[in-house]
Amino acid sequence: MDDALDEGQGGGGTVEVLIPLGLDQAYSYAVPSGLKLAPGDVVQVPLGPRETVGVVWEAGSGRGGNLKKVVAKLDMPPLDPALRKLVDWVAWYTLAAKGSVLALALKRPPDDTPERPKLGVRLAGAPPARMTPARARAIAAAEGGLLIGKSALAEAASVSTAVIDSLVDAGTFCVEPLPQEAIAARPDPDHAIPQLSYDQRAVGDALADLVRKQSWQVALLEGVTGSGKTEVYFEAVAEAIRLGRQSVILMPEIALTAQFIDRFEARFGVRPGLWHSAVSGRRRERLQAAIARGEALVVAGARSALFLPYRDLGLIIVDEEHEAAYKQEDGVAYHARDMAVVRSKIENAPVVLASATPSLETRVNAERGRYLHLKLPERYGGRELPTLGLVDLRKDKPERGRWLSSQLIKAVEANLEAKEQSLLFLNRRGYAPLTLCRDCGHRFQCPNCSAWLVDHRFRRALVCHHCGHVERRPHECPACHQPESLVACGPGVERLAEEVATQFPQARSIVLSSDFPGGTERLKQELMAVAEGEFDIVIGTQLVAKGHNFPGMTLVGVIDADLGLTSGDPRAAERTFQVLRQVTGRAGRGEKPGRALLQTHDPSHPVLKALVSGDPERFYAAETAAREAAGLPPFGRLAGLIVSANSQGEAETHARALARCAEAPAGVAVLGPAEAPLAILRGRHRMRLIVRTAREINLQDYLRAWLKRAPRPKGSVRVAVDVDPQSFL
DNA sequence: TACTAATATTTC
DNA sequence: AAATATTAGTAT
Repeated sequence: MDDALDEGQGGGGTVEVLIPLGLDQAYSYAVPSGLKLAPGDVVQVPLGPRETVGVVWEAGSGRGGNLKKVVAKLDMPPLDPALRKLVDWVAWYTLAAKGSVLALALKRPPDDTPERPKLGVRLAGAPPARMTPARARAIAAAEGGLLIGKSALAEAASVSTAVIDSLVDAGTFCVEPLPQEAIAARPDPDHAIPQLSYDQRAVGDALADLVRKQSWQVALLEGVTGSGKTEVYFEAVAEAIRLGRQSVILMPEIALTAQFIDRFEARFGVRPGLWHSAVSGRRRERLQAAIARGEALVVAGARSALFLPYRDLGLIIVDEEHEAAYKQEDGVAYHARDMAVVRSKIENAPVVLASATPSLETRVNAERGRYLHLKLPERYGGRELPTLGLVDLRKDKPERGRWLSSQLIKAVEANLEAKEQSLLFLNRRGYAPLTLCRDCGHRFQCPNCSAWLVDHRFRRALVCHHCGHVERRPHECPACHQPESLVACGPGVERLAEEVATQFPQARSIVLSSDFPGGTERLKQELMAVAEGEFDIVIGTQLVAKGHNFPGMTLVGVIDADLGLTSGDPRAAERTFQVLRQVTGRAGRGEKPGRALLQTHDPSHPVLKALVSGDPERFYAAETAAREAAGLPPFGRLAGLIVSANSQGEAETHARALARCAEAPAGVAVLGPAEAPLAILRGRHRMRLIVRTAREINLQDYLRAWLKRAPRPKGSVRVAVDVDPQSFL
């Protein structure tokens, strides 16, 4: 494939060079004689008064006088055609400048500062003259004479690195350079053949088949929590390894945990190549190079791993495909799951979207037969899904200032009796979501964003969960100065903990909330302690919904299942459904079967009914019906488009958006930033559906910001978001 | 009117 | 992204 652009002998002519900046067009440069350039080559070019890197995007027309010259061709692997095509496509789809998208794929050229060898220590000499407990631990930990990293040894012996240093000085340890660790060793597809159930085997085989076919196919792998999705898609990865082709496993950044890596290592014998924001400079470069050479066979990474220069990509996995973390909102706004589908199409490889609670758009695509729908209905090991029940709070009403219904209390008591764990889920941090004055009715509001301030009693502060604003909780009302007149309204986890303590004084309970001091480290400890059965009752926010396995948990109580169903967020129902499905799925993952009780004021709500039925298809059907009833177009259709522009540069985005409008079947308005939401709110433009293609920003925030500058129009505004690149493939 | 700080524009 | 041009906002 040598399509060098030179005519005649050695160079001359022109090339179009794309520069990784916010430029939508490639610039023409003259090629100095003697230089051979082909599309994909990375070059150094002059730009204004300085020089930058760029990529030869295509052959130049040869015309155009007085062009600046390419300075040099850099010694880097060229961007292969597939990646260039992806950059073009993503730029087109997201309305971003081509150069900005190129910047995602083009990590800086290798700087040639030599890699500093990491130093390790080894047990070498006699014990030191003066022995201390800390020194003894360090020596014991280094037993066996193996070379070990300094900080790793300090960690293992739970001493500080100063102790190690002193032992080096004493001659007990010697220092040697650590051998460079393999960045991506070859995984062994048959390292540990997993025991799979009949269903798992069937689905695993189907996925492996897709990999063997080496053609484009999107597969939705839907499996309830605990059904062994990971083990199943590992079978597809194994098949790709056997074929010598590369796989990438995309996951939300937070999901790239030690737990996942351990499971991978247990299955394949080595760790996957890891790509996420915490992987630093040198390692990144080495991994990138290994990927470009095709040596790194499996990469597990966050969304940016999608733009790596794979040499022969044979499989893409998108784990937890419904996760909002796949959306990049700043810079180039893209959804990694959608772009994964695009890349797989370009690479002509299968892509597997795995989730226990697939997003609506993915479900729609599966329903329409565009995606292969593979289901893992059962839990691994024949465990049963928890039984779900609704508690009608209108009939079983807790007393004033209490939030636990008698039914839920009874269930928790029975669990305490049986020495089984219970989880009380309330997706509200803090003590109370609203504080008001009993005398004058003053409500505490955030000065920046008009949201109510949340009472955090442990921190003795009022906090805005929207923007992070914090203020002290006063003792008297700031409006009427009446002392001791402030009352908390509604429950947060802290307040629920209070109730639990009075209701079940003998129980060992713990609150798990992301805003507690101590950070991830403490949280990890606490989750572990819960898993080991050190607590009877866990009170938790959103964070307990994900990932962790509590074998002793047999009851999940949802304090307020209606929470989130009423907000104006177009994805509210979907998100609530997903969170409730996940959190109720925490029950019964051990030996004993589990159950979940959901407290609600509206037991006939379609989302809750679908949830209790245990059939996710019913939720999808309900949403589709609701959409239809609201007069909204079906999913998967580009119905309208709003683009904002705040500068001349963004006006080009306008132009691109206008071109796109020709493809939209329904009404479209392209307006400046100030007018856009207002025009809709005032109803000048009759748009029932707002689509911001691939830029699914938080529309609520967006609208709220503009509403601050304008009077609220009468009548409600219906907003829906619809993002689906499938319409364009 | 001169200077500075904040914003917008340009870069083959 | 970085250099440069433009404009808005102040101090003199």
